[in-house]
Amino acid sequence: MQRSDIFTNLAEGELAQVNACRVSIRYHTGEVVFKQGSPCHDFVCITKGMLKLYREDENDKRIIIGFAKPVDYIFVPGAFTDKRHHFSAIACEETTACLVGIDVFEKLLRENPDFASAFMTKVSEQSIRFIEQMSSLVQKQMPGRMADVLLDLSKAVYNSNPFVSSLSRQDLADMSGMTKESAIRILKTFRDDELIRTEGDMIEILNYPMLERISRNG
Amino acid sequence: MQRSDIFTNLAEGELAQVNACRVSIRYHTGEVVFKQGSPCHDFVCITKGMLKLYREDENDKRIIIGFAKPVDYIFVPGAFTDKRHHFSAIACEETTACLVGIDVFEKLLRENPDFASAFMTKVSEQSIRFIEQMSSLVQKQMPGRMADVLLDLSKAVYNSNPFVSSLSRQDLADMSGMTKESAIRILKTFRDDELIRTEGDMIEILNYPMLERISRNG
DNA sequence: GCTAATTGATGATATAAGTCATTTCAAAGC
DNA sequence: GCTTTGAAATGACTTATATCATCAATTAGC
Repeated sequence: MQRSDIFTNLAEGELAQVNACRVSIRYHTGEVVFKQGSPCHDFVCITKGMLKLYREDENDKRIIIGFAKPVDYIFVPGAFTDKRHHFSAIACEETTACLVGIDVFEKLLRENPDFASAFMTKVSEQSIRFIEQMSSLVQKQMPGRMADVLLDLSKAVYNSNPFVSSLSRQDLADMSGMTKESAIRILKTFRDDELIRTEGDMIEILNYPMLERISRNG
Repeated sequence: MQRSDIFTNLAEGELAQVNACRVSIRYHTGEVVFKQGSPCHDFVCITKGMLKLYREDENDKRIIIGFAKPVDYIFVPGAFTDKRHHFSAIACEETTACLVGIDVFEKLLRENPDFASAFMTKVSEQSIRFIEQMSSLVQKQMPGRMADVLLDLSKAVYNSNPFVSSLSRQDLADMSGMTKESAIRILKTFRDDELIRTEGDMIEILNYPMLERISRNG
């Protein structure tokens, strides 16, 4: 069984505690793992597949704030504050997740400084990602935002090029803060300019340097 | 001397450790406390005045991601990752800040679980704020975004209404992701509709419910 | 006290991006 | 097999927002 690298900091006994109470659950594509606003009881760790993390407002507009894949656990900030979820998680592939009660998790954080320290690092990395995403979404216009999304998918999410993605155009739009139609149009200009190639669910970045230039120029 | 409430979790001896190494520095309005990209050596705690936290991109476009005031300490996510600052901090009033080396701070986090736990709560709250700010900036149009900014200033930053703010129209624009001209125009419509009143550096919210409706409707 | 520099305010215009309508295409159901 | 459904693609049109230019009002410098 795969496990997130922060668990390497746990002693045998501590790991046993986690294993004793953890629950492994399988989700089908499209199934909701937790919903924004609902009470949070568990930490979620992905062992197979992928989750889409998103926030939605009153008008059903969505923004995708990230993904969780093996072997990420999802940092649930509500667990340390109001015990509510502040974003939703939905399976975008066949996914297996491992749930650990937040009380058990918090106990380990208190008892094992190495574990806590590794956790702080993960949380910090996510904070940095949030800041960078916010900066991209607010300061750049559509081509720059889409370039950021494609580069992020290739470099950070799928770690490959080309990559096969189950994400729809709507998802790409929700990641880059634009409408589905605009996302399609931008992708077409990228295709026409031979920056990318698409074939079904596959996307290949043909011209990294140019995409990065578009990202920089906004 | 004021201190952040997370320090109430420290024992006498631990507080003494902090006091032994901490440095108190005064900044004039407009002075830079730290700069995005620079190495981070210290945790910063504000004892007087206010800091503006912002991120800038290659094109000198700014986005204000928050403020730090007494008695906040600034969560510096780079401290736990690449030891670099990922945003800049600038004094927007006469400000006194207290610097504590990150090694001392991290030692306390490891040794005192209550302190670490309080810290995690603060970090989580900031993460939630980031998500909410991102959602506002991406999903709402100008009136909704400006409403969010004004409500946030009144409720979370200055904790008063009316409030006197040293922020320029450009700052309000940088908070709400629009140009200075647009910010001025939106404020004018709010004034014309008697939602707010402005007089010099003072802003008063006259119609909370309506502003909140504008915020909700985007 | 006067000049220079900055900030706020406003109008005219340009452009980025959203909305709406339509079509194509592929997958799912009967 | 055909029909239905949903996603992708595309064009026409509208609207939100940025840009540019100008001017007033305030603040800073000499």
